[in-house]
Amino acid sequence: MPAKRPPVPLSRERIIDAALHIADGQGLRRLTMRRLGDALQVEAMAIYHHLPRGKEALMDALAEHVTAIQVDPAPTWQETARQWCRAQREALREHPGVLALALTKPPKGATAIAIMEQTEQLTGAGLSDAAEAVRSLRAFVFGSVAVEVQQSGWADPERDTWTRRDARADADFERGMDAMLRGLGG
Amino acid sequence: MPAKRPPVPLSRERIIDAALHIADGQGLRRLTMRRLGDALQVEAMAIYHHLPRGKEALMDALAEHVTAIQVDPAPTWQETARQWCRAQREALREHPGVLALALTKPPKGATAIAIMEQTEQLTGAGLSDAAEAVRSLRAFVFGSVAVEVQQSGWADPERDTWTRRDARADADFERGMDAMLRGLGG
DNA sequence: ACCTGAACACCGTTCAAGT
DNA sequence: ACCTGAACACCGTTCAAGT
Repeated sequence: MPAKRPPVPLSRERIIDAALHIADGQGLRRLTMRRLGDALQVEAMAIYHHLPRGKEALMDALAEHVTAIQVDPAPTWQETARQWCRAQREALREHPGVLALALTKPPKGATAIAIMEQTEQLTGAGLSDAAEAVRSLRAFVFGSVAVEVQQSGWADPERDTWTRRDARADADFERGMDAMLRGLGG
Repeated sequence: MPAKRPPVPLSRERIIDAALHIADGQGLRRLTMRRLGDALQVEAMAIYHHLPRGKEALMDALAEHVTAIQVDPAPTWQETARQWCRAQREALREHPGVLALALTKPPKGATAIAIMEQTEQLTGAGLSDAAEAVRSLRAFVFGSVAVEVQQSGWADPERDTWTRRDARADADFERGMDAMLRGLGG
């Protein structure tokens, strides 16, 4: 018969994964330290050992998780930008529960670093005002995902199907992205 | 000597104004029913008489307040769209404390009505796919304001001044808006 | 009709204590 | 080093009661 396994030790990563699961499944308002402790089979107070600033640190970490996006440089700055936009959109769509944090928390830590790296990437690829381009790309992706997710929670008068709305969002995104890249070409 | 004036009666409007003041001044997390009651010189429980669904209803009302934007129709659909974008941006910038709600709550009530009216306005002005245009305009404004407000809370390595960042945001917005309107022209 | 007081279940966080 | 238990101040909400 199986011996009682020693419990997997708590870690920052496990905490964040569990928190994302709760936020995405039940909403950010139901993500509490106590519920998070339950999900991890631990008393809530144990979390403070790994996230000393408590819930504030947790919220920051969740925002960073969906927002510190890096991609490999592609042959052209346009293609690099495209890859980044798609990756950032995917990350946000996968975790709608923390979208509010991702869109409003000021960039810190890994996110701030990712932004700087992306700016250098685009500058290196020959784009003149890369800082402005990064701001525009971020605004485009954030806005697109915001209205897409908003709409998915809407009592739709036209009763769109799930797959149809999904396909339309994809097409809108690709088209908007290409238009924006043309605009940035300057 | 002045007689003790009878207290101004509570109302939905006064509650929302006070709530916006707290959220903008101290952040959404510090907006509690009890603090809101204090600001209104009333016990927290009195609020439930005017907002029966309690805090949930309050949050909905705050999102609606900055998001149910209507403008008068202008000679061209482009000019109508421009007016709407500017008005929506102003409303969001004035109340950064509820931006997270505005960007993530699904449109309901007055907001849903405003969206429908705007769609009809643009359709009436000759735009073929007005529903898609409205989605694009909303995405553009939401994204722009999100990164602008995010940046204003950032420890900026280049130490931009307040007025300079403001001017740049205005210019970015106008330029992006015009590019988008050209793109929607079909 | 409008507001209060007391009560309840829940929350974030601290700190001393356990192993 | 890592986790627990008890405690504290605060929170949202209900309900009976006051005027």
